Amino acid sequence: MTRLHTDDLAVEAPALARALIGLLLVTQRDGVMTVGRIVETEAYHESEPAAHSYRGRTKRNAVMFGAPFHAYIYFIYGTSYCFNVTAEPPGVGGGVLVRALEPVAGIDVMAARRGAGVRDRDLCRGPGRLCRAMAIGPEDNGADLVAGTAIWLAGPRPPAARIGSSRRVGISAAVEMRWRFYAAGNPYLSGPRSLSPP
DNA sequence: CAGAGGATCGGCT
DNA sequence: GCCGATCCTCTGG
Repeated sequence: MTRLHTDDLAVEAPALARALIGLLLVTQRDGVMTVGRIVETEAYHESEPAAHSYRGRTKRNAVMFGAPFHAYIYFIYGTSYCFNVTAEPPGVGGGVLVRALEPVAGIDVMAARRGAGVRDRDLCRGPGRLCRAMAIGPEDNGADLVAGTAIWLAGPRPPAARIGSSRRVGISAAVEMRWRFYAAGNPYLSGPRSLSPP
């Protein structure tokens, strides 16, 4: 596992969403490390109505308007947290929702956090599920994902996998935009199968 | 396996 | 008040 440099990452939200596929997301809690490979992402930008930043800066979405490559975490449906990597230069509200991870290390810890009976395949399949498995929560909001020590992004980038794109999942505005990206053929993807043809 | 519906609560109008 | 960048369970095929 290697540290990233900000030069390794694209700033614009759709480009960053693509660039994150294949990289590792790491959390360390009380000395316990969990690692997942990013296999599915979605880009959001203040110029389009599906983005939280579309209606301007608020207390909740403030970090989307800050520096890129920081964690934006929000609570949804009274049940789940979602994890984003902020994108775009400061002042522009953008982000990348991480929708699925392939479990790489600390799989037993992930399983314990997710509860009995959850198949390995489902541990990090979905934005809310991966937050539970990786113990990501509101305390991580605003964290620097390049320099961080509790949650951070890591390399190396594996040999380039083929990346598919589709419409985004679970939104009702700007449904036609193809800003969802996924590692083609990967078995750990979320969303309807029909959106992830190999 | 796919689709439908309820749970649950903070943010914003 | 309303509704959501979701999850889980149940139902039917």
